[in-house]
Amino acid sequence: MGKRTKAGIEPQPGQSVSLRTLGDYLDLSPATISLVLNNAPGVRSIPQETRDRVTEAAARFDYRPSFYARSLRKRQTFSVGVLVPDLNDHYVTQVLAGVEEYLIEEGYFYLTASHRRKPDLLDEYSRLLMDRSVEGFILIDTVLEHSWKLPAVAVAGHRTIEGVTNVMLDQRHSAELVLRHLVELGHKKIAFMRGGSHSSDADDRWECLMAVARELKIDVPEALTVQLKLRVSAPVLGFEPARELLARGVDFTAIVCYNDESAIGAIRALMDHGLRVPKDVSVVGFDDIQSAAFNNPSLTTIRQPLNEMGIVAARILLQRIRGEESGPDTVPVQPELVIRESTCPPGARRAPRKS
Amino acid sequence: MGKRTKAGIEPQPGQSVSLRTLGDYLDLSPATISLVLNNAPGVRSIPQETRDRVTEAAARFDYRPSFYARSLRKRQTFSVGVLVPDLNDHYVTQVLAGVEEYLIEEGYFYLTASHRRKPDLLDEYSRLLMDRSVEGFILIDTVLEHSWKLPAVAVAGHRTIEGVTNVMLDQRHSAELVLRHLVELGHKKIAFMRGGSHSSDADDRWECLMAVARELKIDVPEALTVQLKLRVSAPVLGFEPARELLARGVDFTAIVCYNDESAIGAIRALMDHGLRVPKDVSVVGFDDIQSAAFNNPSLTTIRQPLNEMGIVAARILLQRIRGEESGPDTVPVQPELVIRESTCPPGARRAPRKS
DNA sequence: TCTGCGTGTGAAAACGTTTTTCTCGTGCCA
DNA sequence: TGGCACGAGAAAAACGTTTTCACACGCAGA
Repeated sequence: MGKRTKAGIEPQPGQSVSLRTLGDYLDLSPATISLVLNNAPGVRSIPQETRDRVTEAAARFDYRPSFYARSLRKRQTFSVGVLVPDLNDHYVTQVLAGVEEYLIEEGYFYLTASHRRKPDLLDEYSRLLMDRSVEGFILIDTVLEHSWKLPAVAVAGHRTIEGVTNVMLDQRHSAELVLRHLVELGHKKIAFMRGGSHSSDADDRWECLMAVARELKIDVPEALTVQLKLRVSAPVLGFEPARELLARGVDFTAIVCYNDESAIGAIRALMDHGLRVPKDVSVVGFDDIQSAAFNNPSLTTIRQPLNEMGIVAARILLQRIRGEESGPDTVPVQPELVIRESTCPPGARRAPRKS
Repeated sequence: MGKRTKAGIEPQPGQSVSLRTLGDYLDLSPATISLVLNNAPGVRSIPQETRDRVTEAAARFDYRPSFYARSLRKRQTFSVGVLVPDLNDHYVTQVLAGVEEYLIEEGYFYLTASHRRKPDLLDEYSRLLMDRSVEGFILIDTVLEHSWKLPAVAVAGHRTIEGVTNVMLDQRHSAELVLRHLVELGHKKIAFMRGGSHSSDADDRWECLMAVARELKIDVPEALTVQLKLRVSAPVLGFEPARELLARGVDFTAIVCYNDESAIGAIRALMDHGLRVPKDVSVVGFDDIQSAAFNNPSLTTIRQPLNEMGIVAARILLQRIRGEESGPDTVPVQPELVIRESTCPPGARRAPRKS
């Protein structure tokens, strides 16, 4: 009955089914089938019966459009690139989990690359990802040098870069929460651990802490500050700096660490030195990573809503990709002070083992 | 001088440069350019001078081939799918880091999805990834129900599935290392924590531990075994089970935990109960996650070479994708006993606070 | 009867590659 | 002089979509 000779040919089980094979079977053109399956405008003029035949056949042969062919034609890939310093990092993976959650919901996937905080790797990977036509970038805890050709959203990027939206903790508020807590407990001699400049929000956090310290009339002598040097994400990060601090022999009753990892390392160093935490020294961290609650002692810390930050970053990125209005350049998220065992009022101290 | 009218047209700065625009500029066909740029066989017949013109122009206009067009034509995507239970998991991310390292080196990228140990999500995501034409799968700590249409490699999959290569710890050897260590220290009453059946190597590990216990004549009464229930990756995992064990009031001087996360939780429970670790109870874990070394006390554990396992998995997957011989169905990796603070000879015990 | 319009569909172009086949000289040899 | 190999490159087909345009048909209104 059909006009075409090959009407009714069933797609072979072996071959993948395309619009063409489907068309041969249904005696329709690929165009018509595409129209129906995508519910494109213009499908109105196709009678319901034909539509049913099409959808039924598509289901029967489990038709799956070729993503690559579609991307080529539509010039959209529904993929974004995610650049992270390292995957073995609680901070990164918690944000990443949020990013993933939102992206998959919206039909996007992401390609990940770890640049290990090396600018040349960052450049290289961002090029590789652009070659794969990602539509935008999410940068987690990554220091940016220059602006980006594609839409980009940074989570905890410390610098304002043209065209890069920044989702970051309200550092000022965090500093207030931490220092007020220590002051209320009665601490006067507070040591500080400053993050390495390769970490993206280290400087900003530092400035806010110092500003709030001034306001609260907390004295911060040079001898009570120490800077992180390692580029790793592990407790060692804070271990050595804490030892350095202890070696100076200057008294302190509390220490504000750069993050939870370094706080755990610092506690380790304090205990090795014969000091009790929190009895002799109170310790606070930042981030509230998972092991913060189960460290011994459990950590008082500033919680960053990391999962939510990932979701927010992904949402803003998709908005920018779609050309919608995406709001301001910096999106602050609010910290929360989580009080656990590692802080208490300053108590009796034993003398450090060595000066 | 050219035969074609449009010879010498420079690609506009705005538009993306393709083989066509390049061809218009050079007065050559796209085919020729493709030949030269890919060094395809058949390029021999093209004079060096032309080749130079082509490569020079490609460099000058920063020509970047469209990955999607190429994939469509070559039917290769240089992408693999990675399915994981959860990104907030040391085990997963360490393996993933190894996977990434090898893949990027080989020109591949990967798409990640977290199935949260739900079989329906696993199914859905694997379909989504196949729709994106991944060439194969890597499954980390994931329980498989059925075989796969594409090449797949599991890291720590506990079951042998047709066509899925399994990279896993030599559980038998691990069990020997752990139990010999405890026996040599003098422990007789050893408690055991068994992993939940949703975790991929739980059953296998359990059987090996029991087998070796029999060989070493270690008695394992029912009352000294407890099973994990939660599906999370956090110390809580081991906290409740340890409390359950303590509540039974049966004596033990050591406990073999399912992994490091649960060991950290168990230590917490033991300490809450007034017991000292390792003085009263020695604790061993599995995995050697990053916080194992910096826990207090630091953990004696079985190290899995997670990063290497990721690399091995990625290598085998690419071999299988390329159709090369990929070796046996199960690839064992050797464990290493890492002795730290959480184990010591059994000492004086205090009575538990409650029976 | 002519014009116009809605309906249902197909044809074709386009996305940017890769790869195979074709063409068109030209010089060489029998 | 015919044939052949070869050099240099063009042309075309293909990958699987999406989208625009064209066409044929029937019917209604002027």
